[in-house]
Amino acid sequence: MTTEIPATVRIQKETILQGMNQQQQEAVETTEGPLLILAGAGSGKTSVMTRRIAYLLAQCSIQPWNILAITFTNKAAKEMNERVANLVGDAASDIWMSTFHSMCVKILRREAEHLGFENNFSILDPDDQMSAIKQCMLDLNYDMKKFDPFSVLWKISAAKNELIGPDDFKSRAGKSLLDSVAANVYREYQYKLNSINAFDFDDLIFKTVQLFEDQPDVLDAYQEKFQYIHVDEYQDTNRAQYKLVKLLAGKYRNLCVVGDSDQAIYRWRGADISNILNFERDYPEAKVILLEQNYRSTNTILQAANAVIQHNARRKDKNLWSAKGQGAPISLYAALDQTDEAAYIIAKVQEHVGSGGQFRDCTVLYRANAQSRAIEEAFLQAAIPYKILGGMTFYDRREIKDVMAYLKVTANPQDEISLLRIVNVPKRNIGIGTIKRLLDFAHENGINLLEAMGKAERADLGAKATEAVKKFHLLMTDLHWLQEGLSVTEFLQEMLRRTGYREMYETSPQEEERNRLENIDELLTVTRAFDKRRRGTLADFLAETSLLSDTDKETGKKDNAVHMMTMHASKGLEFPLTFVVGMEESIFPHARSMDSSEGIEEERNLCYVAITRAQEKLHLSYCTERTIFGQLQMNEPSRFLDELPEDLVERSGADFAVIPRWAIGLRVRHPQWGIGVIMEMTGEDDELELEITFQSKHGTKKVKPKLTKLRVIEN
DNA sequence: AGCGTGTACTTTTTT
DNA sequence: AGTACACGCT
Repeated sequence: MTTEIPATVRIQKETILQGMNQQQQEAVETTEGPLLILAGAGSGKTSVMTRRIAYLLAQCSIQPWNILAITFTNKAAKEMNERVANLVGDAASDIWMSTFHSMCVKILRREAEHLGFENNFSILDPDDQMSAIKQCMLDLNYDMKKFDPFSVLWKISAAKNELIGPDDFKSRAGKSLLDSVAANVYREYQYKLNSINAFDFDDLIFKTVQLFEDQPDVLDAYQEKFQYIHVDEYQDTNRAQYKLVKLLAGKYRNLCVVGDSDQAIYRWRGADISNILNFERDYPEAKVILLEQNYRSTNTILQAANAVIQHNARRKDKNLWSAKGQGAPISLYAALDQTDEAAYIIAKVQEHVGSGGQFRDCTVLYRANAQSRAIEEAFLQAAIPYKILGGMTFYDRREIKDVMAYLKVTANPQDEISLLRIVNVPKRNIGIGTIKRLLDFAHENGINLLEAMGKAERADLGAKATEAVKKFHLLMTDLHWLQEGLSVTEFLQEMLRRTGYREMYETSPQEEERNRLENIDELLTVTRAFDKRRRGTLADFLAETSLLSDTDKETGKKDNAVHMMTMHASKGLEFPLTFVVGMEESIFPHARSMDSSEGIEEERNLCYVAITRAQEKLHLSYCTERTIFGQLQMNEPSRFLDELPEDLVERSGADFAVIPRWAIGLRVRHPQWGIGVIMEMTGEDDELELEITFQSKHGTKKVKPKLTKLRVIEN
């Protein structure tokens, strides 16, 4: 990589603007002052962003290091960087392009000491956070059966996204008992994070904002650095991110935000749609550009998307259109159950592949990760290659987490959470009793756990325990010194050997255990790639991997497989053949968002996102019967299906227009009470009432078939 | 201390 | 249905 000052980039204006429509060109050429780009799905916003950056460099003589571009995922950042590099070459490497979180890590690494942290700080993943919360609740003597640690963590995270610190939280909360518990845990939790030199995801943003607010000179330096700021997916920014952007852009006010209120799907994570809706109020001099031409989908798909989203009230109106023609109708399949739904997908995928298509053209989208299982099983049976994004991923595997914990402790010896994870893996005869005593000892002496282990002989342990602890401490100290001269890969190899971690699996009698080695080898591939790319420190490697999102984690190789992911994970992506499954009330929209109109509107946004992923063909499906947690459920078809224009849709599958002929002695299935037999019939038509004797505990009940979804059981 | 069995519960979506 | 956790046994 060259370190020379890059030669001024010179590209013809025509080259940059080539092939762009009127609005896109305007967005590229509006370089000064605040700019709001309302970009409908598939309207080429990435292209606008990349060319705008190229334009700044090539036509306005802006230096690359004065440009900041924030994206939603690391993958998007990488892609954008490549596309800018294609236009302007080497200069692209000096532009900061990253997610909010990665950007904050970069800033915090430089400025850590201003906040009383060391720059080798750890980043807690959700698992680590949960352990930390539990430890805090234990320390504070809270009954975790009474106060759910998950809810407590949730509240703390929400507070951080709103820039509410422990003190504010305490004074604001207080209504419910859980709130006051959360307030105390919050304080304790922050204290713990401080003492182990760690940030959680939310802290990365929160603390950066605090840094800028408390240290005007630091803020000023970054304001000077980032004179031209771009923020993608602005509708999904939360209060903390909003504030961060506001601070950074406060001086030069060259802020370009891109977003689409219809694609706001992260309210539950603190995202506030007002950020985009009020942009013109925050920046009165702002220019607004609307991108409505879609380059992705057929008009059938866009008309469906437009029709659905019309039902939302809180939005900026726009209407997507495309030059692609009408295209194929949308297929809507009424499946009997999840197996039938999967069979439908398989049939359509095979049809597609049979006529010359590829598996990789097909993608299945669902509301919740748990829905993937039924489809996965069916794919396995039918020998359809598939790939699941998200859910349980590589980095969630136990062996990977263990190995990462070793790396974390090496990088940051104060990281007690990771230390506790691996202290007895592999077995070192250091049990819970010993750990407890060491923790007390550390606490009494104001030292961290690892230091306490170094002084184990003073901690009043048994002779055997002392020896085991000292031996472990020596191992970890050796590793700590070892890291200096080695690349991440070399260190990892050595670590696996010295700790006996590899050996533990190699010698395991269980095949399943030995298979875990493959995952560890896979991790070595990841470190090799990292070393080759940038030869950073252990802490850099850890930060990079922990900030990856599910879509980021997809391996570069173009697997020819059907992709499966949540609708959330699909944002920003596009697929020729798209299946959206589980279109049922309480699945989608999800039961937990059905009690508020905001909740429903956000679900509808999600529906809009899902529909607009499809390029050529969209298949929707729902199940009339579904088994959840081993319980049979019957859900009405999703309300979003009613919002689709009927002439765009081709229906197939089970026909429920036919009303079953009820009769005494007929066996039926009820959504809650299961299987029963009709004993008695009274009334007629809508007033018809059946007396049904159910199996076991439910006994005999009166049911109106008009109001309940009863199904006849064959044979 | 470690293993095995029994019981309860499922936390939408994620950086 | 599957899993995580708790308790009790060796």
